[in-house]
Amino acid sequence: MTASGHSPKRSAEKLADLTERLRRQSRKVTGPRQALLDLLRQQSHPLAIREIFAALPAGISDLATIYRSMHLLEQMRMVKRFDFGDGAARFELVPEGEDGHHHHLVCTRCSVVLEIEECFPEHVERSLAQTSGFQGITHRLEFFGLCPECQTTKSI
Amino acid sequence: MTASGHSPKRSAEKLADLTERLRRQSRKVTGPRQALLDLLRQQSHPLAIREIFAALPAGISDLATIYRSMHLLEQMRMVKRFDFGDGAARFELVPEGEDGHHHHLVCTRCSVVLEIEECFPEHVERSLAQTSGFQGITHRLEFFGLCPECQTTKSI
DNA sequence: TCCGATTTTGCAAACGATTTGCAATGAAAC
DNA sequence: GTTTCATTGCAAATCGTTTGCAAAATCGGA
Repeated sequence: MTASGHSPKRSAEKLADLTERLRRQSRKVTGPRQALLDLLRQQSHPLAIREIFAALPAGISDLATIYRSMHLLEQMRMVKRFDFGDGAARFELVPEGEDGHHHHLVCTRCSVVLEIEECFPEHVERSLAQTSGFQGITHRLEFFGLCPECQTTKSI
Repeated sequence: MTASGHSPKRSAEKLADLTERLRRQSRKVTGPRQALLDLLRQQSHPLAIREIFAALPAGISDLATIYRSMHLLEQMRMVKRFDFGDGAARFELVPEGEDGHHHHLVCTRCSVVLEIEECFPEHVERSLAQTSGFQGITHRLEFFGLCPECQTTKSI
């Protein structure tokens, strides 16, 4: 488990490598995309679109462009989508060569995020495949709770 | 694991008991709520709001009312909310006395739902609590894959 | 280095799920 | 029955996300 508050990304990748990945798939390396990748690269926890939009210098990009970029980067497996149940998708950069599969423990009050490396359901997927006949089984799993910090500040 | 397509609910509860539960918490037993509970009781898989709305006899209820009812029933722990990642919340009746905790295996194509009784992450929550200091840890876990039926019909 | 073919962008409008304000209705207690 | 408070229906608002479209930007080749 890794606190991801403001620590360096567990597998930082140089921005050059990222734009190179775009080029490799013959996608254009534009200003908005560079800014987006640069931002994601320095983050260590999943970012919501609105957070990305707010974090980017004013005028650098547009909400629709960010949404479109996230779809593209998701298809290219450069980012992974997470759902913390608040209705907003969150995205995290996937280190090249890895699948970036992991889960989170999210504070239900302050939204601080811990990264959990182990994947418990993984060994279960095979057994599910056997008993259910389903193919290509994947899963979404997130944990929620009250972080130590929030336990001490009991007021709203 | 239990196929929940159209089989009887694993722990069916008489409608009388349900309305009684409402009364116990001094909530009014109104027509729309009776219809809603009645509908949920005969279902064996989570229903989306729009499905509920469509299934109820025309004019019986209104979307806003259903949304409000689901919030109320969720607070009363009479229903549990599930998220299959398609942007629509789904609700399932919780048998009285149980917490209704379980997970699903959802076909990514036809949306058929299998219910999974075992809860793998449960024993992990305690260890997470130890290492993270979080309190009241819960989790959301759903599995996705292609059901046997859909594997044979390869076309879109 | 300029050009044309193709992508990508910004803006605004559209969308689907959900929430809310408010006046009318309904349920339950006196 | 009347009073009181919760509940409903309807319409409008909100939020996250998607889409149409014309303008701007990128890239490979002349």
